[in-house]
Amino acid sequence: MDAVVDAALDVVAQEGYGALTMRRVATALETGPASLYAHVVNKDDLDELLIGRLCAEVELPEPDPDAWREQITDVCTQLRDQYLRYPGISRAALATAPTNEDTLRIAEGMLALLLAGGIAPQTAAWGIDSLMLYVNAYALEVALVSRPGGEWVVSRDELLSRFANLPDTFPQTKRYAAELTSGADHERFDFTVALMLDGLARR
Amino acid sequence: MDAVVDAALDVVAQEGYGALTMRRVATALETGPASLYAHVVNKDDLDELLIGRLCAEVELPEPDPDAWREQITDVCTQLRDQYLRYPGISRAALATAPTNEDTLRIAEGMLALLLAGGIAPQTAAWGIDSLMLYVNAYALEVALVSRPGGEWVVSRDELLSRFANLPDTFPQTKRYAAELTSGADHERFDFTVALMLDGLARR
DNA sequence: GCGTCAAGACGAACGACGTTCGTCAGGAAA
DNA sequence: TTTCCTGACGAACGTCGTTCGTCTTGACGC
Repeated sequence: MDAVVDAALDVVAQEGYGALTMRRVATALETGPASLYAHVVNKDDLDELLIGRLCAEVELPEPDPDAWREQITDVCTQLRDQYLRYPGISRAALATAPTNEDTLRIAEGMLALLLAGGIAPQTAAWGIDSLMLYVNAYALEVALVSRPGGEWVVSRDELLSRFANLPDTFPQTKRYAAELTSGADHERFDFTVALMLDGLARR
Repeated sequence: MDAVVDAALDVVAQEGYGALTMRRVATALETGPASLYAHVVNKDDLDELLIGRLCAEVELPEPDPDAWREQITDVCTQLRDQYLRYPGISRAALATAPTNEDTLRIAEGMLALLLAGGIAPQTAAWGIDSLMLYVNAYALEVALVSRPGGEWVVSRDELLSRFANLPDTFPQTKRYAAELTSGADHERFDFTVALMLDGLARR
């Protein structure tokens, strides 16, 4: 069963989640699709196992009340990078139940960090929910934008000129096209996480 | 072509996005699947048209500098409710390019609201991105959790007892199970949007 | 050493999906 | 009336997840 998960992760890492089919995993294992069902009940089940494996990789730091912001940010970043290593897999992560044990482990760790930071329990609980959901969505968006075979992965320049050619019913978009298209690497990610942590800290 | 979009939206509203297939739309139109391709180039294209139609429904308020928070919240809520009317459709929304004209219209409107509220352009631009991404992800999660597929839609009570039976390696989760499982209706949504707006306002 | 039998592996097939192709109908143009 | 073009559509292809019945294999009792 671990072999199936290993093979599936390899496929996702190299060809993206869209290429993850039972048949593809089977051929990677040099067998037929039917054989997989001895180790995995479903494709949904396989998806959940993948997410579990992935979540198990993130390291949870020992809570330090003076560094809770950095620590939470670190966990979010770890999670994001795990998702990005397996492009598109966050689609499965969004579909899988958050009562999954490995997912809960991360939630537990993040909860401990926020509580150590002095955040009220209710605020912390909802904050974790928001953060994990955002990380998930961010990873999915990045994967979708930079993935598909074609070339609709527009460069920033093309995006800028497209915004410039918009009708005049889009005044703000045209004026602030530079701001809207800025944000290389994961600047937007860092920005949003910091935004949420700010909000949490003030409550 | 509008007829195709209408039929597709009906299908999604009544049976969920998972049931949206070319064949299903075709039978709703009392024809065969091949006929749809005269009006729609792709299923992806159909998805994009659906999102466009949906986005066109949200009303953008005239910016009022004294009420920007309420106005932004209102737009987010409208968008959320549109998504929830068509369960699961946010999956398509996440996949579709954000350069879609109808999507841009909403971004333009939200940008105007934030700018009127005195938010710095760069902050506003990224803030919009975060907000729309979160709204999308939230709607998708809600749709997935309240799926028709059987009874893994656990009640809060069941969730509570499940948390209580967790091993002792989950101390915080067990202690704060009440907080973690609370949040009826869209309390969590309101919480998170307010969280982000707080952060935006302080920058 | 031999026979038995459970458990895993697998070929073949099913139904559903998105999509394409060749044909066909029906009205506009000549 | 004849021609031609543009939509509509039946049939089919290739791929997907999944199932079923058969086969292989290796441990165990005698």
